Order: sequence, then structure tokens, then C-alpha cells
Amino acid sequence: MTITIKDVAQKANVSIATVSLALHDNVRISPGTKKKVMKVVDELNYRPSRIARGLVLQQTQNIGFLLTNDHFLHTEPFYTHIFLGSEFEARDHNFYVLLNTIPNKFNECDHLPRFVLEKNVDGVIIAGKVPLEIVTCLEADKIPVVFVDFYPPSGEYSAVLIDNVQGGEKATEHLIAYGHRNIGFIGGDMVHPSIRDRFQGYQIALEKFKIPFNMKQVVTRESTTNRKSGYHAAEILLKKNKDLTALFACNDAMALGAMQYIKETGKKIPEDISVIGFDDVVEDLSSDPPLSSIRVPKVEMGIESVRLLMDYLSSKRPKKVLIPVELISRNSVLNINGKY
Amino acid sequence: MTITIKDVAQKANVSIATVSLALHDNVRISPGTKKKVMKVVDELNYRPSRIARGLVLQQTQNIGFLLTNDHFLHTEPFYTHIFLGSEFEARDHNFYVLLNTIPNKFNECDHLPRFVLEKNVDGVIIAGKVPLEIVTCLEADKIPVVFVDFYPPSGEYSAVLIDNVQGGEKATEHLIAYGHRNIGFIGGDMVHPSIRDRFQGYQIALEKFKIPFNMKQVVTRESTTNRKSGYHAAEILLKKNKDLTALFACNDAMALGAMQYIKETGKKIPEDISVIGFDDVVEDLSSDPPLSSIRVPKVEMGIESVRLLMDYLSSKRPKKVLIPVELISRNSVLNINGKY
DNA sequence: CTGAAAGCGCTAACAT
DNA sequence: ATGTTAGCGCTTTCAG
Repeated sequence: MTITIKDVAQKANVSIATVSLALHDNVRISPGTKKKVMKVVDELNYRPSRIARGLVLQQTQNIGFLLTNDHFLHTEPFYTHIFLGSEFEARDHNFYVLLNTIPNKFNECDHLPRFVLEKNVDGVIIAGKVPLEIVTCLEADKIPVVFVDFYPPSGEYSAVLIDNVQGGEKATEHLIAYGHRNIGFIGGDMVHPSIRDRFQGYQIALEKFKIPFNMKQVVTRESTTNRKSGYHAAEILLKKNKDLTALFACNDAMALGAMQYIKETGKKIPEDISVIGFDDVVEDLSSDPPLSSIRVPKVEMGIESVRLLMDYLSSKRPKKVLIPVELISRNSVLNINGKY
Repeated sequence: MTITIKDVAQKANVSIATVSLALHDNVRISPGTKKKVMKVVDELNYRPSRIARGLVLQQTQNIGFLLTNDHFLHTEPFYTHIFLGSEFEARDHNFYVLLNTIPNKFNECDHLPRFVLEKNVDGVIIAGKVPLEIVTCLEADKIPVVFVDFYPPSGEYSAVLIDNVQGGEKATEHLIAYGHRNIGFIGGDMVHPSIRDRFQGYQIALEKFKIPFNMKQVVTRESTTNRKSGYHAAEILLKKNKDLTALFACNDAMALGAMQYIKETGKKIPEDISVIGFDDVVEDLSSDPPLSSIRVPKVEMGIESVRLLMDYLSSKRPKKVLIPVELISRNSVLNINGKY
């Protein structure tokens, strides 16, 4: 049937132990035998059964990837890219990643993803904001965890975080460099640390350039951060701020919604109002004009998260990584230096 | 450490064989012992190791879920929903779903997803159009396959297909019922059977109501079917058809692009032109006006695909399922009956 | 109706 | 340097 280590051993005229050793680059094996064995492995196209291996090694070589339903089904493929990165890196370590969404509300530890209930994973990557209850439950299970783009308010964990403060600064400084002084900020769900940090970056940049911060130019009452709330927030912001020349949206989805509102009121982007977003998920969305944004290296974040997990699995020590972001300048921001 | 069948046997004062039998509802066990065993199972919170089980049963209880990179990263979460459905149903069968994307170009059987190379799945679900080469390679591996929203030009497979012809008819008939007679069609990538079928539904509906089909009212030269190509196709279509009152786009992404173009030319939707899409992926996109569309039950398709795979695993006979679609009437189509 | 025991494919300690 | 063997946790004949 399926070809096993026995078949290889037989054909190579060695014991199965030797085959196993050869396969694992063990030093205690002579180069000659190793070569001989590997040749047969190739010929027979043998691949060790990960099930048998898992049984004896007492490990699954699986990683769980957890995110909320909402985040997974999100229109902007943000976490999808992160997942892809993790899958990519997992391959190099011969791990599989099991994707599992969880409801946005969560209370019972009984409803933990079955891969942790069944101990079918060696560790878990948690992407994006999740209910804190689940973190507690996971903690009780003593299952290794690394967070991506989210960090629980308390506790010590491995995590891959975006440098949101830096990003907020870069976005705002870009507007300032282009001569803007009346810069609005729209964001929602300020409980979310990422959004809060981006907002903080906005404030830091203003301060750095001695531009007075004005709470009137800030709309952070939306409960979500999607296109619709961007549209709505822009409406509120622009109705009470007639002098705004630029707008920093806490993410691209909101920026897109804001752009829609602005255009519908007959104004032009960037001539009348400049807009900058965050996340850079709009490449394929062909917004008009193309949206300037802060690029977050999503695939790299996924890769890094797996690395951190591997690292934790061997060292048992949590580690944090801050991922730098990059300004992507397109055509939604106008240089108004010397214009006024 | 982790609690095994032995612990249960010991505590229940039976043999491990008995525990196993009890766990699997075997008839040859007395109700009394079974109850006793199950009680201990509950107390100890015992869960059989799927690895050990997999080893003896020679099956992984994993399903591979394959789609192209493009489809996975697609802005509209179409396949994402299908995946979610499959995950959902897989749970009921105690299977895991391993998601794997493949490049849009594919040539070497050596580059098959590693879960098939390693035989880490009992079967594979293929979602959306994939390179035919991969189908051939999979075939050579004799691994059970079910297709979702795609069917290879030749061969006999299990498949979950959308009734695209019916959908195209429903969309077109809706426009006709609302008094439209000059109805345009925009689509791209006519090599794709789904798009072709939708187009065919459009033609059937026209014919049914004795409305002459006019190739001039059809734009199918786009190579992709996204927002951008919708914008472009609408431009071509509307420039050479001044009398169009309605437009059927082969999917929502194109419909959205078309709407953008229409609005930019100063026309109103649906007053000047009615638009209907296909797929109904725009719920959370809050298009303005809300787009009428043909709803495809994506989650159900995922569920059905797993069922078909389970069915095939036991019966070894392929089966095809046609999923009916539903008209979702919103506000992008105007009733012009009696208006002209 | 229940228990003993073999064996799934592999690793690693222990022999040789 | 290589082989022998026990055992990972489970299912399943086969005996009793």
C-alpha cells in the first residue's frame, strides 16, 4: 500500500533505525550509508508518516490559527494575508496551520476551538482582537500562544505587533510635510489598542510640529471601523470643520468610506481634501484617486508569528516583535505648500 | 500527563478494549458497563488522541481545501465563506480542514500541496477555478476530490455547483419584469464556465420574453472580473449604447465598478440606469444604492462539499449537486413599467 | 459481554 | 556505526 520505513530499510539492506537516523541527519551515521539510504528514499518516493511520528514524539506539528468570524470575513483581506504568511513559514518547519474562527462573543471554555480541546495543536496563533475570555481559557490549558496585531491588557506573551504609533506619526507627518495644518482624524472603537496607538501617533506628530491639537477635529465615536462608519464619521467631521484640508483615517476601509462621502458632497480628492489611510489593503480596489496609506507588511507578520511560536516551543520564553511600517504615497494627498 | 484510554480503563475497572467499544457505541457492550465507562470519561474529561486513532485506522481525518492564491486574497469574501461552511460541517464529522493556496500557474506535480504529497488528507476540496494541471496530478494520486464552484472540462467528479444559468435568468427576468427591454450584459473571462452560464441565462431570459438579443449590448472582453474591469466594461458598454435602461453584471465586483462609472458620468442609479449583480457579496459594503443581486448560499456550498466528500469516501461514487440561487431585490433596479 | 494481545509507522534508548 | 526492541494511544480480531 503506502510505502513505509520498512520498505526503505529492506530495499537499502539496513535496519529501520538506520533509515530513521539517516533521515534526521544524525551524526552517528556514516556518510556512505546515509547516501545509500537517501537514494532508496528518493527511488521509492518515501515520506515519513507524520501520524506515526506524532504519536511517538507526542506532538502534532500543527499550529492553530485563531481569529474572530468578523475578522475572517472582513472585506479587506488583512488577516487573510497574515494567515498566508504563517502558512508559508509553517511549511519550512513542517507544521500545518489549522484555521479556526471563533464567535465575536465568547464565554464558555467548553467552546474553545476543538483543536485545543483535542490537543491537536502544539501552539496557537491569535490574530487580531479576540474576546479576553478566550485568552483566559487558553491560559488555563497552558497552551503556547502568540498574538498577532493584538495584545491583551495584562499578561506576558509572545506577540507580533504593528508599530502603530510610528505609523500614525508617519501618516500625519506626511500631511504636515505637504503643507497641511488643519488635519482631521477619524477612527472608531478606541478601545482597540491599534486604533488608539494610531491616534496617539497623530497627536505626537502634531505636537512635534507645534500644531495645536483640536478635539473638534477628531471623530472617534464609531463602534466599527468599516466603510460605512468611515462614511458616517467623515460626515460628522466635515460638517463641523469647514477648514479641514486633510484627513487621516485610522484604516483604509474608513478612508474609503470617507472618500465616498467627500465625493458625494461634490468635493474633489485631493484638490479640496487630502486623505490618507492605514493598512494599505486597497491595492486591488482601485480607489479613485489611489489612496495614500501606511503599508503594514502582513505576510511578514504571519511569518514572524510562526517564528515566535517555534522559538517559544523550544525556549519557553515569550518575545515581542514590533513590525515597522512604511508610507505609501499615492495620489490622495495634495502638496499645498506655498498655496495659501 | 495527558489522559489516555488506559486511565479511563483503570478508573472504570475495565479493559481498554471495553472503553474503546463503549466509546464507539458498539452493540456488543452492556448498557451498564457503557454507562459506567462514559461516566469516567466525563469525569476525567477524556478525549481520544486523534493521532493514535489515525495511526491504527490509517486515515488522517483531515480534508484539504485548495484554492488559488488570487481567490483566497480576493477582496470579496466569496471563497472565504465557502471555506467557513466546510469547516463547520467538517466538525460534525470530526474532520479538520487544511487550507492551502496554490499559485495561479501550476505545472509540476512535485509542487502539489504538501498535504497531498505527505498523504495528510483523506480527500481534497477544490474551490473555484484552478489550473487543470493540478487536477491531472491529483488524479494520478488517486486522492478523492470534490469541486466547488468549478468543474473541469472533462472527467467525472463530485461537485457542488451554482445554478448559474438559473441565476442569470432570474436576474434578467427581474429586470424584464420591471419593464426593462434594453438590457446590457457585462462579464469577463468568458472561458470561465460560471460566467458563461450566467451569460447564457441572460440570453435564455431574453428569448423567453421575445426580446431580441443584441451582441452590441454585451461586453465580455475584460480578462478579469473585478471592480476595475467592471468600471471599464461599463464605459465601453454605455458609450455605444445610449438607450440602455438596465445592466446585468456577471458579478458584484463588476457591478460595483460599473456603478462607479455610471455615477461619475453624472447619471443616477437606478433612475437613469438600473444595475443588478451576482453573488451577493456586498452586504457589508454598503454600496449606494444597495445593489440588487443574486444570492449564492456560500456557507451552504461549503457544507455540501464536505458532505459530498464524506459520501464519496464511503460510497466511492461521485455525485453532483446544483445549488439553487435566489434573487435579492434591493434598490438598484427601478420599476419602469408604464413609464415609457 | 468483556479481556488479552497484536499491530498501525515511527523514534530513541540500549545493545552489539 | 548499525541493529534490536520497547512503546507512543488506539482499534480490532480472537479467546474466553
